[in-house]
Amino acid sequence: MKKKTELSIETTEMARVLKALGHPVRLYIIQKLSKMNACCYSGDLVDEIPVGRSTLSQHLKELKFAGLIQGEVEPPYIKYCLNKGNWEEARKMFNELFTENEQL
Amino acid sequence: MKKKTELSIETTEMARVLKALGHPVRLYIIQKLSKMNACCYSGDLVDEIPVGRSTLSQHLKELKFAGLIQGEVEPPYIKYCLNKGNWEEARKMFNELFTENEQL
DNA sequence: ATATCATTTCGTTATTTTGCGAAATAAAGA
DNA sequence: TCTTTATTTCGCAAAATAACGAAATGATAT
Repeated sequence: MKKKTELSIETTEMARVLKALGHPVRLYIIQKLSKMNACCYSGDLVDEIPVGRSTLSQHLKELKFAGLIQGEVEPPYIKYCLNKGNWEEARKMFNELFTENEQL
Repeated sequence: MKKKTELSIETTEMARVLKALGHPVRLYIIQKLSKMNACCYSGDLVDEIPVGRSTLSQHLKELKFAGLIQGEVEPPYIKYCLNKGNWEEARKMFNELFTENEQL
């Protein structure tokens, strides 16, 4: 078959999530939020991660855009937490990726 | 603490794998190999994926570099299969990422 | 030796990503 | 009002990525 199908929305969407996770700084943040089941502040992170404030802010923005985290304004801080719903979605996608089955 | 620790090797390495998966074409290939528990040829893929031969070749190279697949020369073809060992490693890493626990 | 076949490498171009510091914002305190 | 504090946005430069077609490779068949 010489179909040249478009790649499915599901694959494209999952790749987007994987891409968002595919940077050490962003993965570190997600690991922290996931493992500790906690939230954190940009100011905490900047002391732990070897990157400047504005750069960190960019990464947070990307994670937010990918739907993996959400920010709650708590002046003068912003509290970042996992987006639980989307995180659960991601977990399911990953599970499926690692589960063999006959159809595609 | 104003430590600015280096990010761990584990996090950096896992980010590398995620990054390799974070492109629709590469993810499609891995999905196919994983779900069908099969191998495939570049020539098959080029008919299914909307991308040129040389571009596809580049993506295969990246997946190989990331350790996710391996190519077996079968002239005039090259048979690409999942690198089972590393794939299992990845599965474990992902599982851990989605598992809450207190320490970091 | 030459032609064919699947695939890769090369050279190039366009786009995206990463990172930084300076300036902007937004809220609260003096 | 003028600071201070936490964070983001802006503007920029450097590096990485993605994509392509043309040329190269390596193996086989004529």
